[in-house]
Amino acid sequence: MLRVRFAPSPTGYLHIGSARTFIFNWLYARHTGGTMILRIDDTDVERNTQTSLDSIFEGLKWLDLNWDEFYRQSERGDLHRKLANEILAKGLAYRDFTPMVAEAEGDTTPDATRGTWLFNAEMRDLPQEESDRRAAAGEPFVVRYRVPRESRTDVTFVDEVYGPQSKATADIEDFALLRSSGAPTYHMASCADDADLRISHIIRGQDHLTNTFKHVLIFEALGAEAPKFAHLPLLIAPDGAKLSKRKHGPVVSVTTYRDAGFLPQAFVNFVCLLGWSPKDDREILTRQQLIDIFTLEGVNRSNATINFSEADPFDPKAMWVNAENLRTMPLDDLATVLAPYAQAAGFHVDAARLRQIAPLIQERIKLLRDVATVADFFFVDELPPYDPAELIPQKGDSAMAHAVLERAAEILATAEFSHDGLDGALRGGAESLKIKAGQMFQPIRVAVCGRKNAPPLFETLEVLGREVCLKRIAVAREMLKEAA
RNA sequence: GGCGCUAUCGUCUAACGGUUAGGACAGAGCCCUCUCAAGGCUUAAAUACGAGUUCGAUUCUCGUUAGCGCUACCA
Repeated sequence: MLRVRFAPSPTGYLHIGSARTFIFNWLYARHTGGTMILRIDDTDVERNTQTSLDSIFEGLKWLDLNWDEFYRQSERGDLHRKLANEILAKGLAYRDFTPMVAEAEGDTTPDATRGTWLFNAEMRDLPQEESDRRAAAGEPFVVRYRVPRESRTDVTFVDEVYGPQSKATADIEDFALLRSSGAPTYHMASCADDADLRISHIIRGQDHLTNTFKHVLIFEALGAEAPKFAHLPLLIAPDGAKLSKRKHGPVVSVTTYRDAGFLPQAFVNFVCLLGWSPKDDREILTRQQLIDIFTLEGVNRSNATINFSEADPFDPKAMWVNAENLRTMPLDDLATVLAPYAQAAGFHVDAARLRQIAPLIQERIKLLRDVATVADFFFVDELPPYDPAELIPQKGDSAMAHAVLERAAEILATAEFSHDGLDGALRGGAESLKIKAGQMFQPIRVAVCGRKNAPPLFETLEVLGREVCLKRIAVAREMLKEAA
């Protein structure tokens, strides 16, 4: 039975890299009919926050990603300690009584001068009796794995993505299993749980690739068969650094994408294209298609840069994927999903009206929040101020603008407010004024929308309605007069 | 510093030794058009460097360089 897990530590908000890790696990589980497990790795009590936990749930909920089993590491400490002590009892680990080094924030030893630390010989070779005696006396200690450097030369495993991996035992330090507080370290807790939960595939970020040698050692000590490992290339920022909440800010947070108006499906789609390829040239894929074609073979090995900047917080390709999804969306759905964003923009939201507007902006927005800037004139009572010069058509003058608006007011007072009715009437108006249709339309568009760039005119007028159109044209005529 | 991983257009990627090195986004141009979009067409743009293996290397091997990761009683 295939079992995979996503095991975030709640120390910051859910960021895009974590989300991708969840998604790949989830896709793999759903593809194979396996079990998806969410496990909160909250062994670091100091850094865990409820806010962070909420952010993880919030993000996953938005993405509509579910799981079949749920665990919290902090509730499984007994198991971790028990298994760690078994390893100790087997003699595969030992107590290290070296006092904790006071590690002040600023004065960590420079990496270059630290050298390679493997173990403290006195502690590794401490006689059993003395170790027991000091422990019994209450002296604090950490439990360290006794990396076997004499009995074997290297640790190996086969990564499903990176292939055969090998590391010399001489390069692996005696890492800790239990802290002096008795709390398990990440390595211990993670492996104990993976073994206990019978995880069959560990799919996680490549930053764990070298940790895996340690984990293989722990599984061995546990007498458990190691799961299969698949490491994912990292998502990095344009500056080349690993994506970090601290350094890159909210642009890497999943909720930022939600708030900007990405569709969950588009987000998933985009993120899947980072570090994985379907191998044909398809880019826009539905969730079901992703489930159907996702394989670990499709995962590649080099880090992927997410192309964002302060000015442009979202990768242009992500924007495109979102826009594509928006454009193919049923209009009823689009109207529904637009509502909260219109509301957030301060518009009075009416479902029926949104449904009318939806087709006019569908192929003009990249993000749902664009409704605020693209469709504002449908909602406001009074247009924000604009330059009356905008009312003057191409190759025309102020007089032409006057004439157009005057004629438009006449026409719109009686015209049938349908696409075809307005089309005929307004084109007729242009003809009677002996000007081009475009010259006729622009002043009207500006008068009614407050700007030159807007959705097609007839549909726009239709949605706005006669009364509003006439009122705005009257205002525009006043502005023109004043400007002159 | 040690160890590990990686290296194809600006970005995401395709090409399991033989291709004019393909696609997509972003860019440029043209077309369509009532503006803006959308759409169509065209265009520019890459195998990090150096050896080796081979009839033939993007592809295999080695080295160099660069980037990233790990090197905590963080995860």
